[in-house]
Amino acid sequence: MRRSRVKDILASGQGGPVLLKGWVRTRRDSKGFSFLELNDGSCLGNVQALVDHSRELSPLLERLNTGAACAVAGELVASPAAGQKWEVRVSALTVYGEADPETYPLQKKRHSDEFLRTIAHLRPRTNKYGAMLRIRSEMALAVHGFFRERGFAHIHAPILTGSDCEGAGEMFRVSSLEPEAVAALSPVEREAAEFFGRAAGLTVSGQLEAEMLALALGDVYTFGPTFRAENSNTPKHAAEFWMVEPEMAFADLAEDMDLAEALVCGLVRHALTHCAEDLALFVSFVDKTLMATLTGILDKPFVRLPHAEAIRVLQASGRSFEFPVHEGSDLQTEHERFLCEEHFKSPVIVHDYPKEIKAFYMRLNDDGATVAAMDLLVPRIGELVGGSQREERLEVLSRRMAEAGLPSEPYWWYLDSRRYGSAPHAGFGLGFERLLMLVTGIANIRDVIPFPRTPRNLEF
RNA sequence: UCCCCGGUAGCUCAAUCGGCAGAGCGGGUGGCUGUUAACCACUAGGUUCGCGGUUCAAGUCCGUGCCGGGGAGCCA
Repeated sequence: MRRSRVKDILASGQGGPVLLKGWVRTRRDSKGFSFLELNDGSCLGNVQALVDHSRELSPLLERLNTGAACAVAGELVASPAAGQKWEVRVSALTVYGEADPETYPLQKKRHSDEFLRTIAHLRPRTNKYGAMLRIRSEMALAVHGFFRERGFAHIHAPILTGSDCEGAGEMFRVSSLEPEAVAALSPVEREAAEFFGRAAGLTVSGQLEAEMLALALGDVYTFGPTFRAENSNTPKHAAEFWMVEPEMAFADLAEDMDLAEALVCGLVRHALTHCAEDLALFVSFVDKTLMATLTGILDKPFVRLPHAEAIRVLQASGRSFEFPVHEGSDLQTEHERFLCEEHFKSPVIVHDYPKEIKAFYMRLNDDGATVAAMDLLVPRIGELVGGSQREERLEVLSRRMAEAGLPSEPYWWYLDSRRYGSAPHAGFGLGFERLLMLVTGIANIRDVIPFPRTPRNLEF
Protein backbone atom coordinates (compact mmCIF):
# COMPACT_ATOMS: atom_id res chain seq x y z
CA MET A 1 0.00 0.00 0.00
CA ARG A 2 1.26 3.45 -0.85
CA ARG A 3 1.64 5.98 1.92
CA SER A 4 -0.80 8.86 2.05
CA ARG A 5 0.35 12.37 2.78
CA VAL A 6 -1.08 14.21 5.77
CA LYS A 7 -2.09 16.99 3.44
CA ASP A 8 -4.22 14.65 1.36
CA ILE A 9 -5.65 12.82 4.34
CA LEU A 10 -6.85 16.06 5.92
CA ALA A 11 -8.50 17.05 2.65
CA SER A 12 -10.01 13.67 1.87
CA GLY A 13 -13.75 13.25 1.64
CA GLN A 14 -14.05 9.69 2.83
CA GLY A 15 -12.44 7.19 5.16
CA GLY A 16 -11.00 3.77 4.47
CA PRO A 17 -7.72 1.88 4.73
CA VAL A 18 -4.72 4.16 5.09
CA LEU A 19 -0.95 4.02 5.47
CA LEU A 20 0.71 7.07 6.97
CA LYS A 21 4.40 7.71 7.57
CA GLY A 22 5.76 10.62 9.51
CA TRP A 23 7.26 11.97 12.70
CA VAL A 24 5.62 12.04 16.11
CA ARG A 25 4.80 15.56 17.20
CA THR A 26 3.24 14.49 20.46
CA ARG A 27 1.89 11.42 22.20
CA ARG A 28 -0.92 11.58 24.73
CA ASP A 29 -1.46 8.47 26.81
CA SER A 30 -4.78 7.39 28.19
CA LYS A 31 -5.65 4.23 30.04
CA GLY A 32 -5.94 1.53 27.42
CA PHE A 33 -4.90 3.62 24.41
CA SER A 34 -2.77 6.54 23.22
CA PHE A 35 -3.09 9.39 20.77
CA LEU A 36 -0.20 9.96 18.39
CA GLU A 37 -0.04 13.16 16.47
CA LEU A 38 1.88 12.67 13.22
CA ASN A 39 3.34 15.23 10.86
CA ASP A 40 5.03 14.39 7.57
CA GLY A 41 6.00 17.85 6.38
CA SER A 42 3.43 17.92 3.59
CA CYS A 43 1.53 20.66 5.40
CA LEU A 44 1.24 22.44 8.70
CA GLY A 45 -1.42 20.10 10.07
CA ASN A 46 -1.05 16.75 11.81
CA VAL A 47 -3.09 13.59 11.69
CA GLN A 48 -4.16 12.04 14.97
CA ALA A 49 -3.70 8.32 15.27
CA LEU A 50 -5.40 6.19 17.89
CA VAL A 51 -3.33 3.26 19.14
CA ASP A 52 -4.76 0.63 21.45
CA HIS A 53 -2.56 -0.69 24.23
CA SER A 54 -2.72 -4.17 22.77
CA ARG A 55 -0.05 -6.79 23.29
CA GLU A 56 1.37 -6.24 19.79
CA LEU A 57 1.21 -2.44 19.67
CA SER A 58 2.17 -1.42 23.24
CA PRO A 59 5.88 -2.31 23.04
CA LEU A 60 6.17 -0.34 19.79
CA LEU A 61 4.20 2.59 21.11
CA GLU A 62 6.54 2.95 24.08
CA ARG A 63 9.39 3.68 21.67
CA LEU A 64 7.48 6.50 19.98
CA ASN A 65 8.30 9.75 21.72
CA THR A 66 8.23 13.25 20.30
CA GLY A 67 10.47 13.31 17.22
CA ALA A 68 10.39 9.59 16.41
CA ALA A 69 9.74 8.39 12.85
CA CYS A 70 7.13 5.74 12.24
CA ALA A 71 4.50 4.29 9.97
CA VAL A 72 0.93 3.63 11.01
CA ALA A 73 -1.46 1.48 9.05
CA GLY A 74 -5.13 1.29 9.77
CA GLU A 75 -8.49 2.75 9.03
CA LEU A 76 -9.19 6.42 8.40
CA VAL A 77 -12.40 7.25 10.27
CA ALA A 78 -14.31 10.35 11.24
CA SER A 79 -13.12 11.49 14.65
CA PRO A 80 -15.77 11.34 17.35
CA ALA A 81 -14.11 14.11 19.37
CA ALA A 82 -13.79 17.78 18.56
CA GLY A 83 -10.50 19.15 17.26
CA GLN A 84 -10.04 17.12 14.10
CA LYS A 85 -12.17 15.79 11.29
CA TRP A 86 -10.29 12.56 10.73
CA GLU A 87 -8.24 10.14 12.75
CA VAL A 88 -6.51 6.85 12.04
CA ARG A 89 -7.49 3.73 13.98
CA VAL A 90 -4.15 1.99 14.01
CA SER A 91 -3.88 -1.74 13.39
CA ALA A 92 -0.16 -1.96 12.61
CA LEU A 93 2.78 0.15 13.71
CA THR A 94 6.37 0.38 12.43
CA VAL A 95 9.08 2.25 14.29
CA TYR A 96 11.71 3.62 11.90
CA GLY A 97 13.76 5.79 14.20
CA GLU A 98 13.41 6.56 17.88
CA ALA A 99 14.09 9.96 19.45
CA ASP A 100 15.41 9.76 23.00
CA PRO A 101 13.30 12.23 24.99
CA GLU A 102 16.19 12.86 27.36
CA THR A 103 18.32 14.33 24.59
CA TYR A 104 16.00 15.29 21.70
CA PRO A 105 16.18 19.09 21.75
CA LEU A 106 12.74 19.86 20.35
CA GLN A 107 10.05 19.92 22.97
CA LYS A 108 6.33 20.35 22.84
CA LYS A 109 6.71 24.02 23.54
CA ARG A 110 7.73 27.21 21.85
CA HIS A 111 11.46 27.65 21.36
CA SER A 112 13.30 30.90 20.77
CA ASP A 113 14.65 31.62 17.28
CA GLU A 114 18.11 31.99 18.79
CA PHE A 115 18.01 28.49 20.26
CA LEU A 116 16.61 26.96 17.07
CA ARG A 117 19.47 28.47 15.09
CA THR A 118 21.84 26.34 17.16
CA ILE A 119 19.96 23.25 15.97
CA ALA A 120 19.43 24.20 12.34
CA HIS A 121 19.52 20.51 11.41
CA LEU A 122 16.37 19.84 13.47
CA ARG A 123 14.44 23.08 13.31
CA PRO A 124 12.75 22.27 9.97
CA ARG A 125 10.72 19.82 12.06
CA THR A 126 9.04 22.68 13.90
CA ASN A 127 5.79 24.17 12.66
CA LYS A 128 7.31 27.57 12.03
CA TYR A 129 10.33 26.45 10.02
CA GLY A 130 8.35 23.83 8.15
CA ALA A 131 5.89 26.52 7.14
CA MET A 132 8.69 28.88 6.17
CA LEU A 133 10.38 26.24 4.00
CA ARG A 134 7.14 25.36 2.22
CA ILE A 135 6.56 29.05 1.52
CA ARG A 136 10.17 29.41 0.36
CA SER A 137 9.69 26.56 -2.09
CA GLU A 138 6.40 27.97 -3.34
CA MET A 139 7.90 31.46 -3.77
CA ALA A 140 10.81 30.07 -5.78
CA LEU A 141 8.36 28.40 -8.14
CA ALA A 142 6.37 31.62 -8.32
CA VAL A 143 9.49 33.51 -9.43
CA HIS A 144 9.92 31.14 -12.33
CA GLY A 145 6.22 31.26 -13.11
CA PHE A 146 6.23 35.05 -13.16
CA PHE A 147 9.06 35.29 -15.67
CA ARG A 148 7.89 32.39 -17.79
CA GLU A 149 4.53 34.10 -18.24
CA ARG A 150 6.32 37.18 -19.48
CA GLY A 151 8.55 35.36 -21.93
CA PHE A 152 11.81 35.70 -19.99
CA ALA A 153 14.49 33.07 -20.45
CA HIS A 154 15.90 31.58 -17.28
CA ILE A 155 19.66 31.73 -17.57
CA HIS A 156 22.39 30.27 -15.39
CA ALA A 157 25.08 32.79 -14.59
CA PRO A 158 28.39 31.35 -13.40
CA ILE A 159 29.02 30.99 -9.69
CA LEU A 160 32.79 30.87 -10.07
CA THR A 161 34.01 34.15 -11.46
CA GLY A 162 37.24 35.78 -12.41
CA SER A 163 36.04 39.34 -12.41
CA ASP A 164 37.33 40.72 -9.19
CA CYS A 165 35.84 44.17 -9.29
CA GLU A 166 32.16 44.06 -9.93
CA GLY A 167 31.77 46.61 -7.21
CA ALA A 168 28.89 44.88 -5.47
CA GLY A 169 30.89 43.81 -2.45
CA GLU A 170 33.79 41.85 -1.04
CA MET A 171 34.35 38.58 -2.84
CA PHE A 172 35.16 35.17 -1.40
CA ARG A 173 38.40 33.83 -2.86
CA VAL A 174 38.31 30.39 -4.37
CA SER A 175 41.45 28.31 -4.75
CA SER A 176 42.31 24.67 -5.18
CA LEU A 177 45.76 25.21 -3.74
CA GLU A 178 46.78 24.13 -0.25
CA PRO A 179 47.39 27.19 1.94
CA GLU A 180 50.82 25.86 2.99
CA ALA A 181 51.87 25.48 -0.63
CA VAL A 182 50.68 28.97 -1.50
CA ALA A 183 52.76 30.58 1.23
CA ALA A 184 55.95 29.59 -0.52
CA LEU A 185 54.93 30.96 -3.92
CA SER A 186 55.47 34.36 -5.40
CA PRO A 187 52.35 36.12 -6.74
CA VAL A 188 53.29 35.25 -10.30
CA GLU A 189 53.99 31.60 -9.42
CA ARG A 190 50.78 31.41 -7.54
CA GLU A 191 48.73 32.74 -10.40
CA ALA A 192 50.30 30.13 -12.68
CA ALA A 193 49.58 27.38 -10.17
CA GLU A 194 45.95 28.32 -9.70
CA PHE A 195 43.35 26.06 -11.26
CA PHE A 196 42.11 28.84 -13.54
CA GLY A 197 45.56 30.33 -14.01
CA ARG A 198 44.31 33.44 -12.25
CA ALA A 199 42.54 34.61 -9.13
CA ALA A 200 39.00 33.33 -8.79
CA GLY A 201 36.09 33.96 -6.51
CA LEU A 202 32.43 33.32 -5.84
CA THR A 203 30.04 35.56 -7.72
CA VAL A 204 28.73 38.68 -6.03
CA SER A 205 26.22 39.21 -8.84
CA GLY A 206 25.29 37.64 -12.14
CA GLN A 207 24.40 41.00 -13.60
CA LEU A 208 27.27 41.47 -16.02
CA GLU A 209 26.75 38.02 -17.52
CA ALA A 210 22.98 38.55 -17.55
CA GLU A 211 23.50 41.72 -19.57
CA MET A 212 25.36 39.73 -22.22
CA LEU A 213 22.50 37.26 -22.47
CA ALA A 214 19.82 39.95 -22.46
CA LEU A 215 21.59 41.46 -25.46
CA ALA A 216 21.08 38.13 -27.21
CA LEU A 217 17.85 36.66 -25.88
CA GLY A 218 15.98 39.84 -25.07
CA ASP A 219 14.50 39.29 -21.65
CA VAL A 220 16.34 37.04 -19.24
CA TYR A 221 16.68 36.42 -15.53
CA THR A 222 19.00 34.61 -13.17
CA PHE A 223 17.95 33.09 -9.90
CA GLY A 224 20.77 31.61 -7.94
CA PRO A 225 23.11 31.79 -5.02
CA THR A 226 25.18 34.92 -4.49
CA PHE A 227 28.07 35.44 -2.12
CA ARG A 228 29.33 38.46 -0.24
CA ALA A 229 32.33 38.34 2.07
CA GLU A 230 31.23 41.51 3.85
CA ASN A 231 31.55 41.42 7.63
CA SER A 232 27.90 42.35 7.97
CA ASN A 233 26.26 41.48 11.25
CA THR A 234 22.66 42.45 10.73
CA PRO A 235 19.27 40.74 10.52
CA LYS A 236 19.11 41.33 6.77
CA HIS A 237 22.54 40.33 5.46
CA ALA A 238 23.92 36.89 4.79
CA ALA A 239 27.19 35.76 3.22
CA GLU A 240 25.30 33.37 0.95
CA PHE A 241 21.89 34.35 -0.34
CA TRP A 242 19.71 33.91 -3.38
CA MET A 243 19.13 36.72 -5.78
CA VAL A 244 16.66 37.18 -8.63
CA GLU A 245 18.22 39.27 -11.38
CA PRO A 246 16.14 40.07 -14.46
CA GLU A 247 17.69 41.94 -17.34
CA MET A 248 15.65 43.38 -20.23
CA ALA A 249 16.91 44.50 -23.61
CA PHE A 250 15.38 47.66 -25.08
CA ALA A 251 14.03 48.68 -21.67
CA ASP A 252 14.46 51.93 -19.80
CA LEU A 253 14.32 52.78 -16.12
CA ALA A 254 10.53 53.24 -16.07
CA GLU A 255 10.02 49.76 -17.50
CA ASP A 256 12.54 48.46 -14.98
CA MET A 257 10.51 49.93 -12.12
CA ASP A 258 7.32 48.55 -13.65
CA LEU A 259 8.82 45.08 -13.67
CA ALA A 260 10.08 45.31 -10.09
CA GLU A 261 6.70 46.44 -8.86
CA ALA A 262 4.90 43.73 -10.83
CA LEU A 263 7.27 41.07 -9.51
CA VAL A 264 6.89 42.06 -5.86
CA CYS A 265 3.11 42.32 -6.16
CA GLY A 266 2.91 39.08 -8.12
CA LEU A 267 4.88 37.19 -5.49
CA VAL A 268 2.90 38.65 -2.60
CA ARG A 269 -0.34 37.77 -4.38
CA HIS A 270 0.94 34.27 -5.03
CA ALA A 271 1.75 33.80 -1.35
CA LEU A 272 -1.69 34.97 -0.31
CA THR A 273 -3.45 32.58 -2.65
CA HIS A 274 -1.16 29.55 -2.49
CA CYS A 275 0.29 29.62 1.03
CA ALA A 276 -2.74 30.64 3.05
CA GLU A 277 -2.49 27.95 5.72
CA ASP A 278 1.21 28.43 6.37
CA LEU A 279 0.85 32.21 6.25
CA ALA A 280 -1.84 32.03 8.94
CA LEU A 281 0.79 30.65 11.32
CA PHE A 282 2.95 33.72 10.80
CA VAL A 283 -0.02 36.02 11.26
CA SER A 284 -0.84 34.38 14.61
CA PHE A 285 2.61 33.83 16.04
CA VAL A 286 5.14 36.05 14.28
CA ASP A 287 3.59 39.29 13.05
CA LYS A 288 -0.02 40.25 13.81
CA THR A 289 0.13 43.04 11.24
CA LEU A 290 1.34 40.78 8.44
CA MET A 291 -1.96 40.59 6.56
CA ALA A 292 -2.35 44.36 6.60
CA THR A 293 1.21 44.73 5.33
CA LEU A 294 0.70 42.29 2.47
CA THR A 295 -2.69 43.57 1.36
CA GLY A 296 -1.36 47.12 1.74
CA ILE A 297 1.35 46.33 -0.80
CA LEU A 298 -1.28 45.27 -3.33
CA ASP A 299 -3.67 48.13 -2.53
CA LYS A 300 -2.15 50.97 -4.48
CA PRO A 301 0.71 51.64 -6.87
CA PHE A 302 4.13 52.05 -5.28
CA VAL A 303 5.25 55.60 -4.70
CA ARG A 304 7.96 56.65 -7.13
CA LEU A 305 10.06 59.69 -6.50
CA PRO A 306 13.38 61.01 -7.71
CA HIS A 307 16.20 61.05 -5.20
CA ALA A 308 16.24 64.86 -5.18
CA GLU A 309 12.54 64.83 -4.36
CA ALA A 310 13.13 62.32 -1.55
CA ILE A 311 15.70 64.68 -0.08
CA ARG A 312 13.17 67.51 -0.19
CA VAL A 313 10.54 65.36 1.54
CA LEU A 314 13.00 64.48 4.26
CA GLN A 315 14.10 68.07 4.72
CA ALA A 316 10.50 69.29 4.83
CA SER A 317 9.53 66.62 7.35
CA GLY A 318 10.76 68.66 10.26
CA ARG A 319 12.32 65.53 11.67
CA SER A 320 15.75 65.68 13.20
CA PHE A 321 17.63 62.75 11.76
CA GLU A 322 20.84 61.43 13.20
CA PHE A 323 22.32 61.92 9.75
CA PRO A 324 21.04 65.23 8.37
CA VAL A 325 20.09 65.09 4.72
CA HIS A 326 21.46 67.37 2.08
CA GLU A 327 21.41 67.45 -1.67
CA GLY A 328 23.53 64.67 -3.07
CA SER A 329 23.65 62.65 0.10
CA ASP A 330 22.83 58.96 0.11
CA LEU A 331 19.77 57.82 2.01
CA GLN A 332 20.50 56.32 5.42
CA THR A 333 18.42 53.53 6.88
CA GLU A 334 16.56 56.00 9.08
CA HIS A 335 15.64 58.02 5.99
CA GLU A 336 14.43 54.99 4.05
CA ARG A 337 12.33 53.86 6.97
CA PHE A 338 10.82 57.30 7.40
CA LEU A 339 9.85 57.46 3.74
CA CYS A 340 8.09 54.12 3.42
CA GLU A 341 6.96 53.46 6.98
CA GLU A 342 5.86 56.90 8.10
CA HIS A 343 5.58 59.40 5.30
CA PHE A 344 4.11 57.37 2.44
CA LYS A 345 3.14 54.22 4.36
CA SER A 346 3.77 52.30 1.16
CA PRO A 347 6.56 50.69 -0.79
CA VAL A 348 8.64 53.47 -2.30
CA ILE A 349 10.87 53.46 -5.36
CA VAL A 350 13.56 56.11 -5.18
CA HIS A 351 15.18 56.75 -8.55
CA ASP A 352 17.69 58.92 -10.37
CA TYR A 353 20.42 59.04 -7.77
CA PRO A 354 23.48 61.30 -7.88
CA LYS A 355 26.07 59.48 -9.99
CA GLU A 356 28.73 59.80 -7.29
CA ILE A 357 26.97 57.35 -4.97
CA LYS A 358 26.11 54.69 -7.54
CA ALA A 359 27.92 52.07 -9.62
CA PHE A 360 29.76 52.77 -12.88
CA TYR A 361 27.46 50.71 -15.08
CA MET A 362 24.35 52.76 -14.36
CA ARG A 363 23.21 54.95 -17.22
CA LEU A 364 24.16 58.62 -16.98
CA ASN A 365 21.14 60.87 -17.28
CA ASP A 366 21.02 63.88 -19.60
CA ASP A 367 21.60 66.20 -16.65
CA GLY A 368 25.08 64.73 -16.35
CA ALA A 369 24.66 64.60 -12.60
CA THR A 370 22.36 61.67 -11.92
CA VAL A 371 22.14 58.08 -13.07
CA ALA A 372 19.09 56.01 -13.99
CA ALA A 373 19.17 53.94 -10.79
CA MET A 374 16.36 52.82 -8.57
CA ASP A 375 15.96 51.30 -5.12
CA LEU A 376 12.71 49.69 -4.05
CA LEU A 377 12.15 50.19 -0.33
CA VAL A 378 9.56 48.28 1.65
CA PRO A 379 8.44 48.65 5.26
CA ARG A 380 10.56 46.84 7.87
CA ILE A 381 13.03 45.39 5.36
CA GLY A 382 14.33 48.50 3.65
CA GLU A 383 16.00 47.85 0.31
CA LEU A 384 14.35 44.89 -1.38
CA VAL A 385 15.38 45.68 -4.93
CA GLY A 386 18.26 47.62 -6.42
CA GLY A 387 18.51 48.20 -10.13
CA SER A 388 19.16 50.54 -13.00
CA GLN A 389 19.10 51.20 -16.67
CA ARG A 390 22.58 50.22 -17.83
CA GLU A 391 24.99 52.52 -19.60
CA GLU A 392 24.88 51.31 -23.19
CA ARG A 393 27.08 54.05 -24.71
CA LEU A 394 30.66 52.84 -25.02
CA GLU A 395 32.29 56.25 -24.59
CA VAL A 396 30.24 57.17 -21.53
CA LEU A 397 30.75 53.76 -19.96
CA SER A 398 34.50 53.90 -20.53
CA ARG A 399 34.65 57.35 -19.01
CA ARG A 400 32.64 56.29 -15.98
CA MET A 401 34.90 53.28 -15.43
CA ALA A 402 37.97 55.48 -15.61
CA GLU A 403 36.41 57.89 -13.11
CA ALA A 404 35.71 54.96 -10.80
CA GLY A 405 39.35 53.93 -11.10
CA LEU A 406 38.55 50.62 -12.78
CA PRO A 407 40.93 49.08 -15.31
CA SER A 408 39.23 48.42 -18.62
CA GLU A 409 41.21 45.28 -19.62
CA PRO A 410 39.37 42.76 -17.42
CA TYR A 411 36.10 44.16 -18.77
CA TRP A 412 37.00 43.74 -22.42
CA TRP A 413 34.10 41.36 -23.00
CA TYR A 414 31.67 43.59 -21.13
CA LEU A 415 32.75 46.56 -23.21
CA ASP A 416 32.48 44.45 -26.36
CA SER A 417 28.72 44.31 -25.81
CA ARG A 418 28.75 48.11 -26.20
CA ARG A 419 30.94 47.90 -29.28
CA TYR A 420 28.72 45.49 -31.16
CA GLY A 421 24.99 45.92 -31.32
CA SER A 422 24.69 47.79 -28.09
CA ALA A 423 21.16 48.61 -27.05
CA PRO A 424 19.40 50.23 -24.12
CA HIS A 425 18.72 47.71 -21.39
CA ALA A 426 17.84 47.62 -17.74
CA GLY A 427 17.62 45.20 -14.86
CA PHE A 428 17.65 44.80 -11.11
CA GLY A 429 18.45 42.44 -8.27
CA LEU A 430 15.84 41.28 -5.80
CA GLY A 431 16.98 39.66 -2.57
CA PHE A 432 15.00 36.45 -2.35
CA GLU A 433 15.45 36.10 1.41
CA ARG A 434 14.37 39.68 1.97
CA LEU A 435 11.25 38.95 -0.02
CA LEU A 436 10.61 35.95 2.24
CA MET A 437 11.06 38.16 5.29
CA LEU A 438 8.50 40.53 3.84
CA VAL A 439 6.03 37.75 3.06
CA THR A 440 6.36 35.85 6.36
CA GLY A 441 7.07 38.66 8.80
CA ILE A 442 10.19 36.82 9.95
CA ALA A 443 12.56 39.49 11.23
CA ASN A 444 15.95 37.81 10.77
CA ILE A 445 17.41 36.57 7.49
CA ARG A 446 18.99 33.68 9.40
CA ASP A 447 15.49 32.30 9.85
CA VAL A 448 14.41 32.27 6.18
CA ILE A 449 17.42 30.18 5.05
CA PRO A 450 17.62 26.57 6.18
CA PHE A 451 21.35 26.70 6.84
CA PRO A 452 22.38 30.35 6.97
CA ARG A 453 25.94 31.49 6.36
CA THR A 454 26.93 34.62 8.23
CA PRO A 455 30.24 35.82 9.65
CA ARG A 456 31.66 33.16 11.97
CA ASN A 457 28.78 30.80 11.28
CA LEU A 458 29.44 27.81 9.02
CA GLU A 459 28.07 24.95 11.12
CA PHE A 460 25.81 22.43 9.38
C1' U B 1 34.09 46.71 11.88
C1' C B 2 31.78 50.39 15.58
C1' C B 3 27.95 51.45 19.62
C1' C B 4 24.36 49.36 23.19
C1' C B 5 22.24 45.05 25.81
C1' G B 6 22.69 40.06 27.36
C1' G B 7 25.01 34.84 28.72
C1' U B 8 22.10 31.18 35.55
C1' A B 9 18.97 23.53 35.03
C1' G B 10 17.54 20.44 28.47
C1' C B 11 14.35 25.26 27.11
C1' U B 12 12.31 30.27 28.80
C1' C B 13 13.59 33.13 32.71
C1' A B 14 13.94 34.96 38.30
C1' A B 15 17.54 35.76 42.31
C1' U B 16 16.55 42.88 46.61
C1' C B 17 22.42 46.35 48.95
C1' G B 18 27.85 41.53 47.36
C1' G B 19 25.51 37.09 52.02
C1' C B 20 22.52 29.20 51.65
C1' A B 21 21.00 28.55 43.55
C1' G B 22 14.92 29.28 42.34
C1' A B 23 10.29 28.86 39.20
C1' G B 24 7.54 27.40 34.88
C1' C B 25 7.98 24.23 30.88
C1' G B 26 10.55 19.77 29.30
C1' G B 27 12.53 14.69 31.33
C1' G B 28 11.68 10.32 34.75
C1' U B 29 8.10 7.54 38.04
C1' G B 30 3.04 6.74 39.53
C1' G B 31 -2.19 8.03 38.86
C1' C B 32 -6.46 9.59 35.94
C1' U B 33 -9.33 10.95 31.77
C1' G B 34 -11.75 10.36 23.83
C1' U B 35 -7.06 13.10 24.69
C1' U B 36 -5.57 17.39 21.71
C1' A B 37 -0.04 23.38 24.50
C1' A B 38 -4.09 17.30 28.37
C1' C B 39 -4.54 17.04 33.80
C1' C B 40 -2.87 15.58 39.22
C1' A B 41 1.14 13.90 42.57
C1' C B 42 6.15 12.78 43.37
C1' U B 43 11.21 13.08 41.57
C1' A B 44 16.06 13.87 39.31
C1' G B 45 18.62 17.78 37.22
C1' G B 46 23.77 23.47 38.17
C1' U B 47 31.79 24.38 36.16
C1' U B 48 25.77 30.67 37.13
C1' C B 49 30.00 31.21 29.28
C1' G B 50 35.90 30.94 29.84
C1' C B 51 40.24 33.21 32.14
C1' G B 52 42.24 36.74 35.64
C1' G B 53 41.30 40.25 39.64
C1' U B 54 38.82 42.88 44.15
C1' U B 55 36.54 40.94 48.81
C1' C B 56 35.79 37.53 55.00
C1' A B 57 32.30 36.31 51.06
C1' A B 58 31.06 37.11 43.73
C1' G B 59 25.56 34.71 39.63
C1' U B 60 26.00 39.91 41.38
C1' C B 61 31.75 44.38 41.31
C1' C B 62 36.40 45.28 37.88
C1' G B 63 39.48 43.65 33.48
C1' U B 64 39.71 40.49 29.30
C1' G B 65 38.24 36.79 25.72
C1' C B 66 34.27 33.97 23.40
C1' C B 67 29.13 33.57 22.05
C1' G B 68 24.11 35.65 21.20
C1' G B 69 20.67 39.83 20.33
C1' G B 70 19.54 45.00 18.84
C1' G B 71 21.28 49.44 16.28
C1' A B 72 24.88 51.54 12.50
C1' G B 73 27.86 50.92 8.08
C1' C B 74 28.16 47.78 3.51
C1' C B 75 24.06 45.97 0.35
C1' A B 76 20.03 42.10 -2.01
